[in-house]
Amino acid sequence: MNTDQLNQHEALLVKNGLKKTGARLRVLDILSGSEAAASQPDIEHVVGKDIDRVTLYRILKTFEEKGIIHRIIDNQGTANYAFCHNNCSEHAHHDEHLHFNCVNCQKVYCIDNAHLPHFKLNLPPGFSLQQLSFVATGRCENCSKLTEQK
Amino acid sequence: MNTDQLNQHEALLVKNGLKKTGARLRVLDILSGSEAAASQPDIEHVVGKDIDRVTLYRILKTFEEKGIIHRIIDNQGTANYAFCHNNCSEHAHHDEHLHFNCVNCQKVYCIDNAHLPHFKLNLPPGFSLQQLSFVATGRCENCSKLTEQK
DNA sequence: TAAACAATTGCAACAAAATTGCGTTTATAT
DNA sequence: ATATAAACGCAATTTTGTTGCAATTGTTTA
Ligand SMILES: [Mn+2]
Ligand SMILES: [Mn+2]
Ligand SMILES: [Zn+2]
Ligand SMILES: [Zn+2]
Repeated sequence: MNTDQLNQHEALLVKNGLKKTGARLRVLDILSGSEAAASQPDIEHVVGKDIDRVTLYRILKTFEEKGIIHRIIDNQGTANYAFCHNNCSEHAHHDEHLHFNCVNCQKVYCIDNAHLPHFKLNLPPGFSLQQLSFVATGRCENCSKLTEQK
Repeated sequence: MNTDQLNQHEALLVKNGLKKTGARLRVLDILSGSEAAASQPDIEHVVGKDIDRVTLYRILKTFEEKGIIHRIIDNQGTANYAFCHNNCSEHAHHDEHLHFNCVNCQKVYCIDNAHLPHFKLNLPPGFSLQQLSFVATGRCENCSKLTEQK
């Protein structure tokens, strides 16, 4: 609904050589509007019949390949999607921040300022490291509140 | 096929109050025989029609609940299973080791002796931590060899 | 050793998640 | 305005996982 944001999203599509379509802008809008990563089922539920299931899958895949969003698999194996903050591109993702997966609501939060340590991993011979990811589990802010109230 | 191992597996079932059945022993045998974690599709493929799909799911679920095996979701969202080494039980899992997910063959390796650092995570207010897991991605030993040869 | 009984399994049906092929529509460049 | 590749919608299929129920089986006990 926000015009500034709409222009921003349109620019994002153009920058990545993607056509400006209603479906794509809709997905970008949904992702913008949620504090946590959006799960595939959630997105699908929100858009309803406005966007065909297959189209949605293709949009998410394209966005991921272009480095616009990144996919986070939660503890149940469900795909969640969030905007990339860093300089991710078609060639490589650089989303090396903490992901927090709530055990209660299952939401996945991207946490940028939990400063993660740098250290040497002691891998077995022959194993070469490309990326190390950190996944925290616990209760998110909302769900912690709910527990207190009981 | 190994008699020692068979007895060991039977004892494991008895210890956990589970009946000794062919299907369960078969699953334990498969898990024993693979250096990496076994994916659900792999196991299903290996057992073929010997074990009904539903039975397999139930066996894996039971084993996980009893603390016999733990589930690792890989980067594609596929469930992988491996024996628990530590003192996991019906009540809690303690599989806090590194998981290595190969980008080429997708296999998941449990790596016990990659000493992971202890440190304080800086979580946003209201977020409470239960567990932190480390997932490395890269090429496993086998797949590294394959690349060299080309 | 035979009966008893709960645990385990197999089958059928269903649901959700994801993919493929193909014909049609549409955004954009010329 | 037109051409064209990109994007989309629809149908069909595959994979993954679940539920209910009846039949079977492992173990306990008499
Ligand atoms: Mn993230
Ligand atoms: Mn493990
Ligand atoms: Zn939560
Ligand atoms: Zn590999």
